[in-house]
Formats: sequence, structure tokens, C-alpha cells
Amino acid sequence: MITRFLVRHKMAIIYGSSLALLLFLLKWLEWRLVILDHAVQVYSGAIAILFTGLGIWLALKLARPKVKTIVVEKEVMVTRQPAGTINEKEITRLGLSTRELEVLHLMAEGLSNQEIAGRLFLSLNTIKTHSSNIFEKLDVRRRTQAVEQARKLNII
Amino acid sequence: MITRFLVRHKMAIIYGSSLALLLFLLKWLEWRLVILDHAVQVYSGAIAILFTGLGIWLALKLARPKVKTIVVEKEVMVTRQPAGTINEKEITRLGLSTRELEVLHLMAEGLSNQEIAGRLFLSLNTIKTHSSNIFEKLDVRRRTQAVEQARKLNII
DNA sequence: CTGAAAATCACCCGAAAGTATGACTCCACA
DNA sequence: TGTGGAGTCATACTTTCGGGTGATTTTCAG
Repeated sequence: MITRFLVRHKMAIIYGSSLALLLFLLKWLEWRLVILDHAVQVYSGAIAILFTGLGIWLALKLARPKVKTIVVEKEVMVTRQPAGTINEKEITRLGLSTRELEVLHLMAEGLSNQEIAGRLFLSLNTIKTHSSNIFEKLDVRRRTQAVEQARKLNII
Repeated sequence: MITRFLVRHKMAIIYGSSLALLLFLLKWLEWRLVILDHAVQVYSGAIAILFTGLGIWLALKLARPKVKTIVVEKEVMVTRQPAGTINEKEITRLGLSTRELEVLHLMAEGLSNQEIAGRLFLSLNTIKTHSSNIFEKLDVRRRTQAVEQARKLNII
């Protein structure tokens, strides 16, 4: 219990002791100086030097080390499918229609809905409907995810 | 600004305060116990405080910052393209920064800006800025095109 | 220390994307 | 013959994107 307290407040105790010691020393010096009635400058100079040293010591002792965190990205191989034609089954399983597949392809090329509409001679709304259906069937919420999913499933 | 200063020099401030308090206490005790000419003591106390502060300041100012480096290894999935490493040059050629590359990766995973922001602990606006810069550097206008382009150039 | 680049964040605004719902046609199939 | 799926289109609405601009902070090399 007491040991723990001592350990935990080691710094405080050390400081307190040294402070007490210093004050003692000062008292003593003061006494001598009063008797000798010597220069106050010497006295204050000593104090200044001593306490400057103390300050430096404490600062160096207590200064928090800056923590710098470096994140190293470690590459990990991921197994990629042999890139063959493993797609047809998935398409039928997901129930993607021809039109939807067309739209999905154009989507994967980065075309906007408007551009897809122009390419397929359809209205913008139709493309929106198709893409909504595609998202639902692929279980995603955005075109980018749809493309990602389609790549994973090798259906494009 | 001021808050930051306080935080950074917390220890110094704490020490300074406690020192001041201690001296105060000692002075008070001394004053009560001994009715003497205490001008010298006040004087030396002031000097002590001042020069301790100076010491702390000097130490904090002059000491080389202790830097503690923590290396955190972060595993990152990487799909190694069959053609080998054809990417690094393109990245530097396009001038894509680290952050931009990160955003680009998450973009390719189909995440929305909001989700990317959450993943990287950034604000939505920051992600928007990054993606805008990415689009400009890749010479595209939409995230889907950016992903497409990135795949073509093997930089993801 | 200084300046440039990178990174972060904000606000505004218009465009694009996405949701929800309904309707119409065509065509195969029971 | 009518039923249902696919395809088409529309309106109205909300959300997300993307462009433009400007500001501050961090980082880093000279």
C-alpha cells in the first residue's frame, strides 16, 4: 500500500525532497551570508543557477515523448479466379434479363444513365428502372457496387 | 492556440503551479514561525520560481523532441495482376497522392463518399475534394469511370 | 526557418442517381 | 383467353455526386 504510493509518486517525492534539501541549503547559505554580509548578487546568482538546472532537469524528465505512428501497409495476396467463363450460371441464378445485362455492361464502362439511354435508344427513366432492378437483383445500392459485384461474380 | 499550448506543456504547467504552491506554503509557514526580516526570502523565492520557469522553458525549447515511433502493420488486400507490377510508374506519372489512392481503392469497392469518409475517419467534404482531384488527374468525370480507368492503368 | 505541397474541412449549387409507384404494350404460355 | 413476365415510360421525390471556391493545418524538403 505504502510502497505503491511511494512508487506512484516517486517523482513528487524526489522533487519534494530535493526542494527541501535545497531550501535547507539556502537557509544555511543565507545564514552564512547574513553573518558575512556578503554580496546578495552571489546568493541570487546561485539560486538562479540552481533552479534553472532544476527546471531543465524536470522538464527533460517529465517531457512527454512525442508519439509518431507509422502505418505500414502490408500487402496480402488474394486469390483471383482463373478468369474463365464462369458466368452464365450466376446470371440465370440472379434472374438478370437481357436488357438488364446490357445496361450493366454499359454501367461498367462508366457511362451515365443518360448516356446509356442514348446508347440503347431508350428513355432515361427506363434506364433508371433497369438499374434499380439490377441493384435489387445484385443486392447492392449503387452502380459502383453493382459493377464491383458483377466483376466478382464474373458476369461481365 | 492557447489550448494547444496548455495541453502540450501540461507537465511544465503542473510542475510550475505545484512549485508555486509549495513555495507559497513554505513561505507562509516560515512567516508564521519566524518573524524576521523576510525580504531576502521573498526575493530568493521569486528568483527560484523565475529561474525554474526559465529552465523548463529552455529545456522544452532546446531539447530535441523525443520521438517514439510506433509501427503498425496493416494488412491490405491486393489483387496481383497477372502482368506483374505495371502500376507504380503510372501512379507517379499521374501524381496521385497516398490519400487519393486510398480513396480510389474504396471507391472501386463501390463505397459512397459518405462511407469512405466513415472508413477513413474524414469528413464528407474532404472525400469530395479528394475524389474531385482524382477525377481531374485520371481525366474522367464520374467515379465509375475513375474505377474503370484505374483498372485499365493497373493502379488498383 | 520558410515555402510548397498535401491534407483537411466548409459552403453553395446544379446535375445525376436512386426510390417509389403506377401504367401501358407485347408476347409466350397454360 | 387471360395471366404474368419483360420491357417501356412517366411523375414525384430524396439522396448522392460533382464542380467551384476558399480557408486552415500538417508535412516535408531545401
